[in-house]
Amino acid sequence: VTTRRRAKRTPARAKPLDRGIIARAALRLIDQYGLESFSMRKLGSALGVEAMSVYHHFKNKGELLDGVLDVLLDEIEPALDRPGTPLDRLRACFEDVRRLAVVHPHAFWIIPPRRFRTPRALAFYERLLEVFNAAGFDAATSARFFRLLAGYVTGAGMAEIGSRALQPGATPVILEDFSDPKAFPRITSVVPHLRRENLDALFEFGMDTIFDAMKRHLDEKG
Amino acid sequence: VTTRRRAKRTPARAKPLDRGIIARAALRLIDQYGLESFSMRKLGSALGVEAMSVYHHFKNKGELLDGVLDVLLDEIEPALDRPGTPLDRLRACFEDVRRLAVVHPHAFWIIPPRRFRTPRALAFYERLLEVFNAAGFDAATSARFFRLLAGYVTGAGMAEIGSRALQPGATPVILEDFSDPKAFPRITSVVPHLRRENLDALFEFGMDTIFDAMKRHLDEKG
DNA sequence: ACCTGAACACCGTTCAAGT
DNA sequence: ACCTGAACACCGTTCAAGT
Repeated sequence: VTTRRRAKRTPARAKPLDRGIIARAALRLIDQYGLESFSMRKLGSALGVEAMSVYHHFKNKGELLDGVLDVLLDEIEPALDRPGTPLDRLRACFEDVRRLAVVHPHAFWIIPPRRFRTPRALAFYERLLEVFNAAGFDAATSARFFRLLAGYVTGAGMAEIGSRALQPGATPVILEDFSDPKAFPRITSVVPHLRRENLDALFEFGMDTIFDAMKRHLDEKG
Repeated sequence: VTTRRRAKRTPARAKPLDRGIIARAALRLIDQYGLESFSMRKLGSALGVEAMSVYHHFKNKGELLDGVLDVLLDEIEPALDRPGTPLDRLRACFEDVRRLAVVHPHAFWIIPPRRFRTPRALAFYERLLEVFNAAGFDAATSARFFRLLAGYVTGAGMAEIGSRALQPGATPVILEDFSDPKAFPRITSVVPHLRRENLDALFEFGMDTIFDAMKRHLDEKG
């Protein structure tokens, strides 16, 4: 009788690997154990394969992470096809980016450092800019609101991951429970507003601000 | 006669190490070679010291990076003391955060993943929130505009680092020089607006949008 | 108190070899 | 074409030892 370990590995490799299988397995590992502790060697062993087999499908770890990013894009692109005005669909899509930060808090960190340069990412980018165009924005204005929105949702997404994190025991200060009205009165008064139950409203406030400006821009020029 | 290498190391250790010396040396290394290739061992050898001596001053690599973050905060806090209205000073400070992305493109990546929890970082945070208060924002509104601004400057800062980067030769697509009007007409028309010479205007557009909203909020309630 | 040096348990990636 | 296994050049961190 084979060991439990062996039993877990063998059936997985009835079919040969491909990029999709590998990228989805990588995302699963990152979701479970974090980006920090993710390694090509652990990925190999999760796939029931020698670590270095992955290199037959991805040139290196960077390209593999681009592959994981492609998987994440599959989760946000459908928002662009939801019913509503172009502006509604843009908002839905950027809200889905933020939802990624909630659902995949570890994998979300892959997004900012990687340029969008896979075919999949270019296709998504093109689709998104089509909706900007359909809303009535010219190229220059699309670029500006795109960077404002993308900057906000990625930056705020990362901050929100911090606000939601179960802090490891050793952390000296858990900011969300911070209270020191003598030495830090302002921090003490602001910190309750950064607690978990207020994070939705906090995020939507920024979105309201940006989308109001977008609407105003379209009204003024229309 | 000692070797050049030895000559470089020895005089540096006339004085003993301290956290400031170590953190500034770390920032120098990160600026020069990148965050990816920065290691405790290289830091030790740059300091002319056995790698593990650093652990006498910082508990681990994470705490050392918090120390580097403290050094970066010294570069942006003075903006809060510049002349002008509280709103002017807030804008100056957040513009300095973005300037950090231009001046320290490698070290900038330290900022988003690390919580602000050193004494230095708490002091900065308190100072910043004082200026929000001086401008007339209550705690809830300070929290909201703070996250909008901080999200935007960090997110857009990271994107801008990408836009400015000298892409390594092997990169298949340099987005800023992208041109494929047949397959990707929208990307092709937007990409010129993301080029280096337009990055200042691009960033300021977002700042204008957010600070207009802040001003309007103060006017409406005042 | 401050630094050393060996050791432990890992990394990503290359390469020659196997099927 | 697809995978293996050894090897190379690294990591962060622990720990006993030195001064």
